[in-house]
Amino acid sequence: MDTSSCLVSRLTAYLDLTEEERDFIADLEKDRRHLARGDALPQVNGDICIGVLDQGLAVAMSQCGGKTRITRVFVPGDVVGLAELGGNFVGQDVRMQTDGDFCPFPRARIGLLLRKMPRLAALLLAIGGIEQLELRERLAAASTMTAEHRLIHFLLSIASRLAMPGIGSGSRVRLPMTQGEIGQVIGATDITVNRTMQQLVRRGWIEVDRPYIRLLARSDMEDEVQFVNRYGDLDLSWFAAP
Amino acid sequence: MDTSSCLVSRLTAYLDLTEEERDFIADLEKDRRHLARGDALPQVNGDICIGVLDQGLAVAMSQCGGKTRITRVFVPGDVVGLAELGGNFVGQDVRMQTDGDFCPFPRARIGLLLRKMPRLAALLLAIGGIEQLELRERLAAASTMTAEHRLIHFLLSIASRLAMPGIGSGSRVRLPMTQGEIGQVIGATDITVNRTMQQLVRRGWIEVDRPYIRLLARSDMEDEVQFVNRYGDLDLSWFAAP
DNA sequence: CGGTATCTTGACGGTGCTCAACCCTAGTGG
DNA sequence: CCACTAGGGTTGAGCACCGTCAAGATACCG
Repeated sequence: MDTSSCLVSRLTAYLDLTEEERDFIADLEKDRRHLARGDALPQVNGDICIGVLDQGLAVAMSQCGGKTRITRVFVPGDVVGLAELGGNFVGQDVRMQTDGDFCPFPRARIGLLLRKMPRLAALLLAIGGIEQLELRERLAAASTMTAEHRLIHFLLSIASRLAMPGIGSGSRVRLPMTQGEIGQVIGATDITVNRTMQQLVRRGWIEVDRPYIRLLARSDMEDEVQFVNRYGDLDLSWFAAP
Repeated sequence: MDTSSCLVSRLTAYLDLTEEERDFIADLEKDRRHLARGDALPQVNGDICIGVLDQGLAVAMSQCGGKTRITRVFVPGDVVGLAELGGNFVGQDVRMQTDGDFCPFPRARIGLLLRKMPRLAALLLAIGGIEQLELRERLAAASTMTAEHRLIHFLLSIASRLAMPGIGSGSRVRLPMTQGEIGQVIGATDITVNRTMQQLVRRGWIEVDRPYIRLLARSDMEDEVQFVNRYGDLDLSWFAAP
């Protein structure tokens, strides 16, 4: 599976893809572009920006009362812009957080997928649902939890998502974000992130070796914030065989 | 359109449904159950709970550090359980907030929809995307905004969503929730909700006549929190005709 | 070797949570 | 008709978390 894309390998974890389905995805990723840190994700002829992130990290940002907030972190294998599918408004500002590869495709391709590839459509719908659940959880976290809990939740979440496409095996996570950016994700200032991380280090729960972070007490952390990794296994039993 | 369901009338706002598509939805809503306030939404033979809310309000709750948080408010025409589609874990606890009608259906029906009704599948995917955008916005709001802004945001959001299926025309919104429950949605205590609402009343922005709330200065409120109603119009141009 | 971005540390103040009353309305039963 | 109860709304006092401001330390890059 050397030449295959992150998206293929992620979907394969859930479902044995047929030859035809693999080809379809390969076709989606035909237009591969290497982007540098800070680049905005490109659009294809005026359409909204939709595509597969295949390497690197990207973040979706929105301005909120003068402050920049990061509403989502995309990891390799994520489909960027799915949420904006039905909108004719400008989506949020999505930029590369690190150098990486992005494969944009026209929105109409999703239409084709829905007509020809019902199993892939089911996967898309199911993954979208999981993302929604995760967002709801972050939301519950955001307004009730302390900054410490939100940070723990973020670390667990990003770790489990990065583990999925095979990067960042185990507890060692490459996290190329400044403390300020982490703060923008969890809704805290760089200063609070700093102090909180130091507390976690002192407690022996994490180890920082920029840009790597090692989660030393994963189960303690999971207990603390009641974390569930929903990406673990998808149930597609309701959707019959090819 | 007297006998038609909320779901049909909502979808019709986006797309002219074919006879076949109407029939399919009617079939989804065949098993209609009247539920009382506080009832948990029923499952069908052990499956996860999925169905169409056709009348009344429902709320999804989760426990978060000993406190109950409301992660989502469902209005008539919403499909409950879409997010849990791919999970074999127990979903969140969803209960009726008021008396109302709920039409559960087996998960496999979504599989059928994906195979036979690509246009409906596109709508489902697009609506799911919008819901995700809305969640991201709430998330950005939750951790940065003050309680006042979060409350304003919630009021605008619920008003625009209730306006969609034709209930609660204009600025007068029926909101059968206690201040404590509103607090569980926006992440604040009943006390803070109380004080904040009084501020808004004094400022002349809202009028409270339980269980109704009248939004008197909608545009001021929208400016204040930079609210966008994303449900307004879906762009389905990327998906060709029937 | 400056210059910039990031991390670190301290002090101060505000938003909102907690606790603890009190009020008001509706529903119930005698 | 009235006492009783219960759920929700209203109001006040105190305190904690965390945001802001400010300054210093460290690292990276030309």
